[in-house]
Amino acid sequence: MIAQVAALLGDPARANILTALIDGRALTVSELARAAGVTLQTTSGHLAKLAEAQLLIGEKQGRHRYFRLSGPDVAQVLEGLMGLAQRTGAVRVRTGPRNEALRAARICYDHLAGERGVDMLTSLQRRGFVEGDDAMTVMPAGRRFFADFGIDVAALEKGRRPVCRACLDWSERRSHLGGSLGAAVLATLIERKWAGRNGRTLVFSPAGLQQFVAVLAPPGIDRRPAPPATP
Amino acid sequence: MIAQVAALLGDPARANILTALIDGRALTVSELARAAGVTLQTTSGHLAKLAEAQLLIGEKQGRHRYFRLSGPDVAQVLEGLMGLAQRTGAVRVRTGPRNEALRAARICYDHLAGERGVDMLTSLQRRGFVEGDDAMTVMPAGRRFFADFGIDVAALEKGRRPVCRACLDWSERRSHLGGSLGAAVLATLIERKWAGRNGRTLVFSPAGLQQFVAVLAPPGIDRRPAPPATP
DNA sequence: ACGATGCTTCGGCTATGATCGAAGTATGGA
DNA sequence: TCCATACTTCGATCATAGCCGAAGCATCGT
Repeated sequence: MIAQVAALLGDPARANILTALIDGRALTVSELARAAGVTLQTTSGHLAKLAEAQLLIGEKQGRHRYFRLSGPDVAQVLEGLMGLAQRTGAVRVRTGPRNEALRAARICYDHLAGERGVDMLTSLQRRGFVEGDDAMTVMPAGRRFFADFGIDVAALEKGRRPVCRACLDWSERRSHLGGSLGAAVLATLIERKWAGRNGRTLVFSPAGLQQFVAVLAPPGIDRRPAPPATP
Repeated sequence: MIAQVAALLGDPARANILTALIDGRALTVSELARAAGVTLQTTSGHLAKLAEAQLLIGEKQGRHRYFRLSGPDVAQVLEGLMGLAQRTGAVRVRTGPRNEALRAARICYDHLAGERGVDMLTSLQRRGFVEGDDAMTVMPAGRRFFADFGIDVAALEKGRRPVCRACLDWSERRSHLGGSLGAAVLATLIERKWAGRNGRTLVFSPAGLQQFVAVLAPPGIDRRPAPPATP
């Protein structure tokens, strides 16, 4: 029964909780209460329902209780809903620096999304590292490229998770790179301190952005305007 | 605001309406009222809301009013929600011939889903016609194959819609073939009368199933059990 | 042991919205 | 023209569930 699940996502407080968790991190009940804009006890009730429906997984650590999404499929449905919401115009056009940073680079479950994510995938495709417009495969040249970058694609293929998955970007209406390869790229970005996470948004350092653009997303002959520098 | 859209899908009556339309056909208000299990006037109200949110599109034809999904993205979100609902065990395990036929072969917006759909994609991949496990590209051999079958892949590529898209199957938990190529295959199946639509389920004729298996989904060395004959 | 912090449970208030009966509008056919 | 069918609008009813205050449990630090 799909309505049962959808009703869970249909409450504003719960929707806020879920979108706060869409970057794959685990947050405490208090943090989620603040994100949702309701009191602690109300949040507790919501979390119980979401966990019972197995959309979230809760873990106790000391006197905190951490919640995270139960899997990438939940995040994918959430992004799908964002796409529908945007299409209808039911989206709040809240302009401002916060929203702008979010559009520039953010974290979708565990991989890079936003303008930077879309730019990177576009560049990877144009250089023949991955093939397919909407659906994709890593090509031999791509394997070499990622090996140079420090990612072993063959190792990723041993895992159960799809390596290279196109994930529709709700703000850009184009795909960015998901799957275990997308996750590995993001992990590397953070490990090398090219960028740091600030909640759901990803903030590049000036030098890091330069490196990122040079290595992963060099601008090319695409018809789209060249990506503006991050504010 | 994602909650607004999700709340629309969260009402049982509306969820029934949407799942009734998931095969991409247009149905009248009366037909949808029967599918939803509520009265005509209640249905009318629901449809007004769904149309206002642009999840549905309504067309007047004489004294009937036909409604259909506004696009494949709506169907994709619905299938995603079905996947989540199934995972939680919130799914009614209604065994019976009707459900069985649905699992065997059904229509997902405008392409083939269910066991047949998954079998077909598996076979296409094994024969090297499309590449990628979760993400896919049509290979040159695939172009020749589909040309023989009567589908011009190059022509499909002129359209704006993705040609070859992996679509997660809620009943099989594996992907089937979506995109304009998937739609073209289904259209051909029906045109050649290998199968006919009965609501959302797709019913193969005995001869049609034989042709389908021989041409599009020859069984191979996959470890999964061979597909049973359609009841 | 004690208090402070983090979270959960309970009870009652309230608002939202789903539903249907009844009446109204449009289209088609006789 | 008149009726039947298909659908929409209105109004009233009723149930669901979100919300918070208050009180209860659990864990940590001192």
